[in-house]
Amino acid sequence: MGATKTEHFTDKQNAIATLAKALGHPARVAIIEYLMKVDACICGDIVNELPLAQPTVSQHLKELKNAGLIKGSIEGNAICYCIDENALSILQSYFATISDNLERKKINCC
Amino acid sequence: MGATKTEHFTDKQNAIATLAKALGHPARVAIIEYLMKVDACICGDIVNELPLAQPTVSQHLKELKNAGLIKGSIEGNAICYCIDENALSILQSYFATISDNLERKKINCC
DNA sequence: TTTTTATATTGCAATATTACGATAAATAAT
DNA sequence: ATTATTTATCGTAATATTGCAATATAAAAA
Repeated sequence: MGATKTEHFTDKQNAIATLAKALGHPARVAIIEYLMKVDACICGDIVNELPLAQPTVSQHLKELKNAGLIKGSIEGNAICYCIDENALSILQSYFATISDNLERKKINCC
Repeated sequence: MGATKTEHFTDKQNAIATLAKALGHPARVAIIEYLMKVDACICGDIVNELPLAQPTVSQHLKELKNAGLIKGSIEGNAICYCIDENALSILQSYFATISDNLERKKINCC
């Protein structure tokens, strides 16, 4: 098969899975971290920062964009990418909630 | 190809990507949420909770275990699974750090 | 001991992902 | 107008993932 059975899961579960999947590759984690580091929207540069060919980087950027993790706007003949804060705040609050619950329960039976 | 070039990225980036990838499927998100909900280690039940065949669920559990998100211990003829708090706390603090940085910067140029 | 219960493994088909060379498209610079 | 620069898309090969039926394994129950 290879196709995910999304229809059986909740919208929230699918949304989290989509965001997580987009970060499920080190190059895409590196892109997010680079966008954080440079402290600004980046027009270009990303290809030079990564050990991957330009079409590959372009593809990774597209996936991050499709997942909603980054935004891109055309700026002359370059494209300006930056992090979508909303998506990251969804992930932040999701994992904060889980960690809080685990902290409160302290099951620890395994 | 299809194989990820992990060797060019930092250990941290690969670690985050591995955890994120493991959560990049709604069934695996659902498993984590179920383990949270039942408030205990679960021996069995997981297969009945998911709309997937037993071998498929077993495979998803294996991937969560390989990524370090859950632990499993043999309990008679059943297996007792529970969340590995450490892995979730890594994700929690990673996204908290990113969100904090974004909050502080407020770039918002795209 | 045979049967049941719970989980894992194997094998396979369908599809998705990763990576890149070649090329296109679109604006900027000369 | 031509050339350079920047990014996207196409095509394709290699590999990975998803899902399940069939089967194996191993302990519990009968």
